[in-house]
Amino acid sequence: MPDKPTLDGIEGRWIERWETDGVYRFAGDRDRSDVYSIDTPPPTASGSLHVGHIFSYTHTDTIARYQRMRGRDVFYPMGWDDNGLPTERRVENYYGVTCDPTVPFDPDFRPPEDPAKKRQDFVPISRRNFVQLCHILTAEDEKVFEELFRLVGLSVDWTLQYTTVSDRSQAVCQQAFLRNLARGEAYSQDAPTLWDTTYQTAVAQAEMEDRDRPAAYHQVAFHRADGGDDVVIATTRPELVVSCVALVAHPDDERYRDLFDTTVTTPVFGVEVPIRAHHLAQPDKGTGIAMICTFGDTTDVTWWRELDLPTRAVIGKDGRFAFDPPAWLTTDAAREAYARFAGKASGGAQQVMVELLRESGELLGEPEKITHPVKFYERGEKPLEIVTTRQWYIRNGGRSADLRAALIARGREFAWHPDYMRHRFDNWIEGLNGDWLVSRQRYFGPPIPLWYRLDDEGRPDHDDPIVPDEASLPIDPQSHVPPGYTDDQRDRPGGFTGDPDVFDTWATSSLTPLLACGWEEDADRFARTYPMDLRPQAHDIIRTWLFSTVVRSHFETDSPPWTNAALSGWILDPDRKKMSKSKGNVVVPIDLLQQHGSDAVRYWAANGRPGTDTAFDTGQMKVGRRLAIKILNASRFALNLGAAPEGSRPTEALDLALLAALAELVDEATAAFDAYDYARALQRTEEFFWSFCDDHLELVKSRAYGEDPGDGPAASARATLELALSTLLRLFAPFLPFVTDEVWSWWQQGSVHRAPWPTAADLRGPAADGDAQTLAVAGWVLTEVRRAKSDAKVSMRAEVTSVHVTDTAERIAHVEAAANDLRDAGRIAELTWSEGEPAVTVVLAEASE
RNA sequence: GGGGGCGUAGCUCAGUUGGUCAGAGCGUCCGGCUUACACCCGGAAGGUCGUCGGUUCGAUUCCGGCCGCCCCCA
Repeated sequence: MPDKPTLDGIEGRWIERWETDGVYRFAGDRDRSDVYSIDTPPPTASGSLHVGHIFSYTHTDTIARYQRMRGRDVFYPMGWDDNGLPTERRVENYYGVTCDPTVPFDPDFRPPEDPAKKRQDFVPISRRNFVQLCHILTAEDEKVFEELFRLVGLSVDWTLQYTTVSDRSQAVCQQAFLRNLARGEAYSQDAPTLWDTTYQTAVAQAEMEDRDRPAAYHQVAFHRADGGDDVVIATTRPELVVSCVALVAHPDDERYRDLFDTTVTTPVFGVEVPIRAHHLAQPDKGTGIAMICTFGDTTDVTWWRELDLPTRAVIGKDGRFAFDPPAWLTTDAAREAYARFAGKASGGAQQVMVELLRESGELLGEPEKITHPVKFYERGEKPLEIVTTRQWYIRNGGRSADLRAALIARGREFAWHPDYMRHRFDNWIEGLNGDWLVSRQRYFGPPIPLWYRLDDEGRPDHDDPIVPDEASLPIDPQSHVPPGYTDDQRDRPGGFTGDPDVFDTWATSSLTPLLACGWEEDADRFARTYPMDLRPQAHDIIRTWLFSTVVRSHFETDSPPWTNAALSGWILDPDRKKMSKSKGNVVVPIDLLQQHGSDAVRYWAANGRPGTDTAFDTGQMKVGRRLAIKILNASRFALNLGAAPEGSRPTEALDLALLAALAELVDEATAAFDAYDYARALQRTEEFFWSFCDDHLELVKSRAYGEDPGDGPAASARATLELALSTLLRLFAPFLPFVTDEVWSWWQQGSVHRAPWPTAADLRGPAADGDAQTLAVAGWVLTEVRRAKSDAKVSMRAEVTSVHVTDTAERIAHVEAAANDLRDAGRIAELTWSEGEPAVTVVLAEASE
């Protein structure tokens, strides 16, 4: 035991020791019921870890440590989510390159020494070279992440790391997909799709978000065939008039009822379109009648589908209007008008279209400026367009009420912490409007493992793809040749072509329980770990990660993926804003950990209750640090009083009272942990510990100093302190792993993190007939004595001539039981008591200089 | 528009089945070098528990309206 204990350097020491001793190693030889398995969120490997990671991963770690101490074999892997667009972006910007699949592979490729800053200056490189760079950079990033998480003290079994882009992950991703395909749960379809024109890829509903953007209502006149008054619509996208396939109003809207099923001609282009009725038309929006274009937004898609309208798409994958005039423009005037904005993106096309409308007099009044929600890809910078493309989908209930109901039912088969987060899951499922689009026109991800036969004219047969053997996975259809073909038949009529797309990140992430538990790879491990016990994650990805994981497990294992889901909140800055890089208010975790110490930062994190947003508060970290130091000092003090002689037992009333109170604390902390309320367990333990130091330790220290042969008051004090300290350290261990193991090592064998979680029974035996009230009443008297000294502005060492306590008979009995300790702690010469109203009368001795 | 969460001392929050529940920590103020800890110890001040009603013998705690903040979805 050191003379002057300190927290300095404590992290490095214990991180190394834990690793050497394999304290957190998963044994893997226990039955499922003795295992606690955790579906750790694999952090996105691109970019950096932030305070929010420290926060939420600490929550999980406290639970992992608790379960380990409860005797479970804890399966606590760490994954890194390194596939997908975020990594591509980071690689592009880091090396100044872009992926161009048409560029041939360069085996000697070296990234530019001085990477270009601007995107247009980036060097185009082959897909294979690009993917290599992705692997190199993510490997570096993952090393840094691991160091940080180790420093935080996560009790992860680092031998269980996985990455989402490894061969194993790709194989699992492809295998699960092929099984979906075989069972009819996956299909491809040529259909209108949300499309990000910047990234040139389709995106899923779950990745879409609304952002408010300025726009303007343009009043545009359509002309009735019968020569009646023009029909005026209000649109924010007049450039889409060329794509107009119908007008639509609400069936109950009397203004337009007579026009239903008549036709009008479009302005500028003179194309004849019908007027239709549909309940999604909003009478109070604009003029109450809208144009349906293919496609302006998702409502257009609904109308197009439900009203069985033709397709007149003009915007391409690059977000620009097609160069060639569309076939449905039959007059020269129409084609000339179109030519004026052909090849332009929407913004430029809109300007031209407005000019055209003004020239023709079909724009009524001035555009009215508004702000309205526009759909964006969550990582995108430009509004999504809707483009018709062939994509792969996995059924998720978006087109099946039965499947929706089944998935909602799955959500009731596991516990949510907090429970109300379940609503977001239900709401999301109920609001789905299509199946899950999993194909992406990107490069760094598991390829879609399919080939298509080409007919004699080189057209692919998408309806009957060629599938690989499961044993051959993972495969890349761009380089691997399907069974029964040779490579020279690739992309030749009568031959085959490989699917060019990759899976979305979530298609792999949704499989983390299967991946981590060894699905189809290690049946033994799978049986011991799946379904997992806990999915910890942030609440903002319920609709993506949580939901998609439930979908995949539903299909693959006909079970929920876990028995518990714990949702963590946000970290808010002092202005109650979410901390994020874009707001420039992030704090670098490594600095925090070094400045305050890991235990202190963990203390702050562990005070954040499940699901609750928490303010970033260095003040709480300072409190945590003080607590850790207090544990050091109080432990050293208590242990330095001397070991209790062999066989000595707690006998004094105050000691028994402490143990009785401690038993209650253990019950409370255990119940809190079992309910995933680690924060309560911490708060109760901390509260107890502080009063243990301030009152109990003060009350017994004189007695404990004393000498006795082995069965007297001093031995009672020492035996009690040892038991109390051992218990408190174990209760603190999940939160403050460093300082508790440090202190534990002073006088115990092994790591506190492998010590058994305390039980009330362990304490109630020694506590015998002890009554926690004795300690409470003694504490009250002590406080009153201290108050008197404070009021008199004298030292706590000041002598007290006499104290007289009046209270109920029952409480007086407690005073009597603790009288000797009270006299010593308060320096009270004469302590007396009698029944009466609760009061403590203190007579201080004359001040002696 | 639909769903959800939250409004308790200056700040961050706890209040588990409605009756010592009006609390903790931080901050503030006043004291104290008390041989475990000055990275400490002791004490004090501070709130009509957002607001208006209802249920009840009694509500911060249950119900409803309103106000305000936040999140998810449309």
